[in-house]
Amino acid sequence: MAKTKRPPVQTSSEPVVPLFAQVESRLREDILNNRLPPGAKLPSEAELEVAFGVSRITVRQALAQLHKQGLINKINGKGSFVTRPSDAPRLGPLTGFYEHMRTRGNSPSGRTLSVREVRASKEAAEALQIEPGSLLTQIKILRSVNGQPMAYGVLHALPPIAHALIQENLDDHDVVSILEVSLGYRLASIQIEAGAVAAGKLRGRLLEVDPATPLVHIRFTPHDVMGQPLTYSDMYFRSDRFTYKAVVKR
Amino acid sequence: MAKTKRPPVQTSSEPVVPLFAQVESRLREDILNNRLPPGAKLPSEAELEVAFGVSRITVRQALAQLHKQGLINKINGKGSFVTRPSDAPRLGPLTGFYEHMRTRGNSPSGRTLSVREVRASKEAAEALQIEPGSLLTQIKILRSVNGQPMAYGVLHALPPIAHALIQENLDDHDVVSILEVSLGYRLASIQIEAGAVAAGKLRGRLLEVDPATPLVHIRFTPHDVMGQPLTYSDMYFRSDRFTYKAVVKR
DNA sequence: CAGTGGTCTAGACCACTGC
DNA sequence: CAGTGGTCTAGACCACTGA
Repeated sequence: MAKTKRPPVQTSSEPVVPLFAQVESRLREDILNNRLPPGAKLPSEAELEVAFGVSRITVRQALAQLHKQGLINKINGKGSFVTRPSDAPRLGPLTGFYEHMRTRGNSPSGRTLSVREVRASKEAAEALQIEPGSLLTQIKILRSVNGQPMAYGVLHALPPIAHALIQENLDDHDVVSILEVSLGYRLASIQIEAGAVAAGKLRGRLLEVDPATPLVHIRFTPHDVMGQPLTYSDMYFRSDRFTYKAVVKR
Repeated sequence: MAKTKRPPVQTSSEPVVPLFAQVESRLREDILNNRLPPGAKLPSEAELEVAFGVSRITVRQALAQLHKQGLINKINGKGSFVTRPSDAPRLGPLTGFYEHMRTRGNSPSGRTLSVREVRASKEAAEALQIEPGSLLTQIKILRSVNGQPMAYGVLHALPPIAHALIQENLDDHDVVSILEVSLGYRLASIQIEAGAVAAGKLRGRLLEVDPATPLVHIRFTPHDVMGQPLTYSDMYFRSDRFTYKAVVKR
């Protein structure tokens, strides 16, 4: 006996949620709430075993899920630790513009050009999974490196997220870093879409290039571990100085 | 007893290869060899258990690895099946150019412009993890849709791979599809690098656009499940008709 | 040395598929 | 109904970490 019974975690009537999924989501909550802050050591598998009243294999299955999502990493002989966003597996070699530049010994900077409330366009609404016409905050930014303008971007996000981003010094950090490090979001994936356009008058003036210069146009939509899209950005890069790199996995 | 002994799969002295990894790689071999062709049903977990002389949990761990690599998929109540490359999880929404176009009701076509042997450039050598100056086969291709030229590409690969690609009708299929479907490679990831360039004379003439037209330049390096790079391609797309989409995951 | 995660076993009940 | 994968248990030995 002991295995025909089933009341250890299952409070009472919850339908068919596997035990490991329950353990997983309780741990995930603790992590996302910062009750288990980045870098913190999780209880050992043996402790979790008794805490949740499940077997070790079940604990390990839950931990494996969290590991796959990049929320924790496991070190043999030491324990499991909440991932610091900065040492999470990279979302492709270039997630953040600033990070990319800094590793090359450059000094990136940014300038917020404008912030205003707009109605969601069809594209933005689709990307953010909201109704077209919903209220969004639009932020226009110019990114420079060593004093030379490099990229021009238009970001759309729900007002609370956008305002949180602005609070966190959007001029000195890239969006992805702020979302992860400062706002505590856990990014699972980023949808990208790449094209090429001529700079045109506006972008040409801002980026100090001829209007005919080709620019890389990249649309970014980062999604968190729950599959929720967070922001929608159109970035235009001077392609003479910049290539976007990423790794597409199965 | 029965667990203190350790001679079931371990032939004799192999150092510390976990059992599940041995099961995994033997199954992977069978799949990659086409001894277990796409769509084939794997032996049931119970059968594998006795075949390899290991416990079910070990079998499942091996299968989980293969599943994660996209080599098999498991259907409850039916069994585990070798993935048909076409129903493997997509490598991003747009892996293949042709596939992309066909789903839009267009009829893509291609024309091989030239094939020759060249010495590996620094970039190609790095991407393909070989020595610079090694012999590579270079293939230039023009891709059209509905009779309109859309993309121009230069592919580099080791001669055996390149010649296999040519044999398989490079004009009517994209590289990724041929690698997976016809040549049986299992792709795990694709490195991409996106930029923008002016078409220039040569590409402008081939793509029937003005030399000043911006083109999307995308470098593709597909890698198989063993981490081996297979080809290195520079593709130039007419950006008025095309955007490259992908999902970057952790 | 103790603590931790990594691997493994033997055996069990369940839900789903298809006859 | 039998066959299959999904989940779970209790208990075990190992390799690695760090005191």
